[in-house]
Amino acid sequence: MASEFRNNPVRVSCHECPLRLRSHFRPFSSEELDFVSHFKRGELNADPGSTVLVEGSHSAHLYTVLQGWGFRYKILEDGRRQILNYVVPGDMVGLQGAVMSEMQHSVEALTPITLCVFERNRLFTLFQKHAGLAFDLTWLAAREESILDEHLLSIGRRTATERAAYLLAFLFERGRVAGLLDEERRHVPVTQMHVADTLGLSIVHTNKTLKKLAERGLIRWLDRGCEVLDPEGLQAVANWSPGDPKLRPFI
Amino acid sequence: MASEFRNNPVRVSCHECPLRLRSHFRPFSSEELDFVSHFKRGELNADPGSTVLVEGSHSAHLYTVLQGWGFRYKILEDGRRQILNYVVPGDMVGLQGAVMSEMQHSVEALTPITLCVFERNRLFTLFQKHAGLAFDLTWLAAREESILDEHLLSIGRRTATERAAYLLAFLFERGRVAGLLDEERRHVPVTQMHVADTLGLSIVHTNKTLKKLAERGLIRWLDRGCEVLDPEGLQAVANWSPGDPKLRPFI
DNA sequence: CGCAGATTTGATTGTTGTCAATGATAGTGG
DNA sequence: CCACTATCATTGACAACAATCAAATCTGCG
Repeated sequence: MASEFRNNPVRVSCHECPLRLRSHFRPFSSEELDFVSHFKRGELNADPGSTVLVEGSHSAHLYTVLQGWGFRYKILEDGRRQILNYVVPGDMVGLQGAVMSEMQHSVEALTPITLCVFERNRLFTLFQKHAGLAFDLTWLAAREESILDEHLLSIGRRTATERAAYLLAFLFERGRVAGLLDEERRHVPVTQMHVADTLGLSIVHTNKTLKKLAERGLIRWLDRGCEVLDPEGLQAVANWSPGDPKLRPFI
Repeated sequence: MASEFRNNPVRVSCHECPLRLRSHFRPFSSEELDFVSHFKRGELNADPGSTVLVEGSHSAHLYTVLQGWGFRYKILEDGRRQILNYVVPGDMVGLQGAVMSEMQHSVEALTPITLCVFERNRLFTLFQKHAGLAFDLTWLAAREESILDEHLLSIGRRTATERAAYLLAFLFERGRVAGLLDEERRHVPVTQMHVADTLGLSIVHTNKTLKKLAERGLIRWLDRGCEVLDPEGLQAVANWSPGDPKLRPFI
């Protein structure tokens, strides 16, 4: 459950970042990579279940996910929890805290996760010196907004079955693009409690809803997660389709 | 229902923009105002009920709200509608369409509304020449994200009564800060249909829920809108409070 | 006046939550 | 290796909440 901060002198430079080779990221100039390398402060490793960022905190850092799954959430005083969105490699975390005063949500690791740690107070330099990277930040924020819009539509107006189908299709697609899924074992690492807290349903009703999807051959529920058997089928049930995968930035 | 585009030669320059005088906006430098004046293409006026921006469109423009109320929404194929958020003076609209390929949601006027129209293809110049304004754009996007997070928490995990109280407290606060509310007539210009489509409830159940709030003396329902009698009471019911009003940017 | 949109109300149906209990599995310490 | 525990998944019975159906009122407006 511990999390480890490595201000790692032998860490891989951003120039050799293995993630950057993936085809869906836009290529960076050498100057941009120099800056990002300098901007980077270290890496943070966290185990499943551990909290990476806490609501209300005034973090001096900003993060990019390098490896693994995580999720953002908020809780009410009496413990009711709402999962807001999931994070995968390439996603930025903590921009809210960096731009505004404090974090309005928490972040927890779903699998072992690695984050790049950036210096919050050098963010303005990024805006001054690298308009392209600044634009990328805005791009990422706009995309997060459009995902949240879809989640709102889902929770507000889709039925329980549609919601569940949407969520699993969505997670499958995110995992697929981020390269987190084996081709044979298309395993999305969430428990039914995570699904329930994302969809705004009770755990019992979530279980019954997922069972229906499994009976229709769309998914199979595994130990601590879900194997997606028929992504297109899920999309059809939810009446949702992922946008065409554009080239995306990765800071 | 018509909307009117004025490429108005006699329009007020951004230097004399009456909105900018309001105390919650950060002061702009003269260079910034020069740029924004140049960036601005004209003004758009729309009547209540008219659609300002359509989901799926590929707009060449970007907007800032100058006057009035509006809202963003998405609809499913069978007509189910989800209102995502409301816009008030100072809010930016259409950034998604500008940064990504096309609009993922629509925008409709709630009252007579006036928007500043900006040139989308000059957005990158803004990033290159005015880091401060670029930072402001990111700030606005991050703030929108944090509002959507709270909406998600609300729809997903609050009860119908809490949701309604949250929404009205939220709208009251936004209207108050934006200077849209008279001190005597604290009138939020939404119908119960808007409330229902924001909260993810049916119109009938919304009506019954609002009636309870009215019976508790928290609100009074008027012709086409809601008078907020006790904002703190609503906040207490919802277990929500607005963050301290920071100085915000306005482009 | 007559119309359209908005609000209100009661009756009924259906979905979802809560309660309670049972398995299943993995990890822990003896 | 085996009880012991904790977490996760599953199931049935029942209660609560919210949707749907249907109808009536009310309002502003042409």
